[in-house]
Amino acid sequence: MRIDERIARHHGELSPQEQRAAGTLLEHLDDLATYRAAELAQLAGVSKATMSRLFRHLGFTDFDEVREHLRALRSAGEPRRVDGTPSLTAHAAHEAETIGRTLAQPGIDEAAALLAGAARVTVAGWRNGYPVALHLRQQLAQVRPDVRVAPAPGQVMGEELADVAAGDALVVMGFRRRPAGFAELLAEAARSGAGVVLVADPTAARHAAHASVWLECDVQSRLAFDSYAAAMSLVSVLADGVLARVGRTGQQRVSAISGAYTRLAEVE
Amino acid sequence: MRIDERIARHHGELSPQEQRAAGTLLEHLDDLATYRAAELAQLAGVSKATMSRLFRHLGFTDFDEVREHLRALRSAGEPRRVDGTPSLTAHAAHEAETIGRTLAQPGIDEAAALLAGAARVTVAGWRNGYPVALHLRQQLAQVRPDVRVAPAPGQVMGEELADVAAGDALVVMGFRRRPAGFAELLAEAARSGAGVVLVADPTAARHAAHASVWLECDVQSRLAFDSYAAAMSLVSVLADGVLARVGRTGQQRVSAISGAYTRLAEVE
DNA sequence: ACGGCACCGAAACAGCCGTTTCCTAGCGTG
DNA sequence: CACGCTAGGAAACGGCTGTTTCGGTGCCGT
Repeated sequence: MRIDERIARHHGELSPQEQRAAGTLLEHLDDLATYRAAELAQLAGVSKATMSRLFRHLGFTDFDEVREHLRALRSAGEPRRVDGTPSLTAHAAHEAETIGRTLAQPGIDEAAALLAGAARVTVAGWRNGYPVALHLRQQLAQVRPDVRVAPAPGQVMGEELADVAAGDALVVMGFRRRPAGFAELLAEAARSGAGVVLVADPTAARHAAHASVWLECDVQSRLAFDSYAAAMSLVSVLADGVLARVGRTGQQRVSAISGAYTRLAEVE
Repeated sequence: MRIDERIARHHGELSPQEQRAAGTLLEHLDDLATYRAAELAQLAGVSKATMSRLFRHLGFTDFDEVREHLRALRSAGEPRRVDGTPSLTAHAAHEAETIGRTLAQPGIDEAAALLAGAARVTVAGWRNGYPVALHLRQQLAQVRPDVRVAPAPGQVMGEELADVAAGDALVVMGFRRRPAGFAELLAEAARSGAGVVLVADPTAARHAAHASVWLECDVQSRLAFDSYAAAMSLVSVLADGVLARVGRTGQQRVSAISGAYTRLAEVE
């Protein structure tokens, strides 16, 4: 039983001061775990002793048990049962928040400018980052020439990046589970003089210094698998930003490609 | 400056153990405030002393200051810049709504059951749908065997699907700009007796009847380019649903793969 | 080989934490 | 008023926290 339910159930049996304390707990239900018991007591205006007694009355043996309980709630979110609807709602909300945070970054403009102005663009990605890289390449290719993805299937990264030079741009998808040698690759790229855009989750913070721009993009989700929704959203925004910068030329390119498709009847 | 930014900025000056500790902090960025410094030290496998020094190096005077900082972040939540980003905010909101609608579909459970129970799974995608297909394959491969993506590069679709049979499952990414012959392909697949999951935007409505399950997934956005954020979110939810169904076997598979990675030092 | 240096954990340490004990205030009852 | 009883805070207490000190270790440059 969750702590708020416990409070509701036992509310009648609690002494006045305990009720006051319980009320304060409810007000801070979302960030309860970040407080110490003494702080909560002070916040509620009761003594530490009373707060301690309250936890006991609610069926916890310890304040540590309360902490543990709260942390478990945070990671679980919801009981994950076959009727997945409630947890899915939470998951969707989490996705929305992640996207909002990702798209609010000031670095996006800078990155778009870099990609619009570069002579050539290489997009690199591995594992889960590879589909994202592929997608970015496809979108960028609609608005500007000379965009390629690396590593090509079965290719080693080193050779691919050998000819990246000053004036080029490199986008690196650095989501967690990065390949060995990732840091070296980034350093090498920086040394070449190319602009480097690092798209990565917070665990890549250590690599950020070696990139021209770091676009933070979380992949953690409430489920067992990471979600790359924010990453894909970022791709569309980036591509849009590049389009805005290359202007008419790019727009023509879009319609030229589109026209070619229709003529060839490749697509419906 | 936020703590993850501080870590990124100072990462170079940190000692090896401090970097390890910092990495652990980043992994728990969202529930950092709920831990005590000693717990974090243990989690990271460093001494309390090192953790203490790390905080100092990051510009905090105290662990208490770190806690305070984190709590401030939590309450801050949304207030963001107002200048150039209003349209991006609207875009983000639109994404959120699309994701919410996509994940609310009842067909997801049905699709997950299909994918969990199939003898083999083939994921098909073209153009913008191809990265999504690739991603789904990668995630599904973590929880069940015999998952492949089609068409393989340079391959024509027909041959690829020739051996799809009853008892198999086929996931088709049918976002707009579908290749010619899409309808025939779907019909063919249905005739083979395999379960067909069609993941597609509303413009594919006329194909829905030929699939066992239609998962509607909009790609339209406020920008010039379509966004596949909802599609990727759907992938993570699908993979999670399949994992829940195959149960222990799948979980073992996940950890086995994860273990293999660590052993081979392929990833960091 | 040597000293200098940076790193880092063990241990010392002061202080605060949360629990428990103890005791007073307040109240109903006889 | 005396008594019993409960509520609740002050303070005692043991334990653990986070910081600092200290010494061992490994790696340079000389």
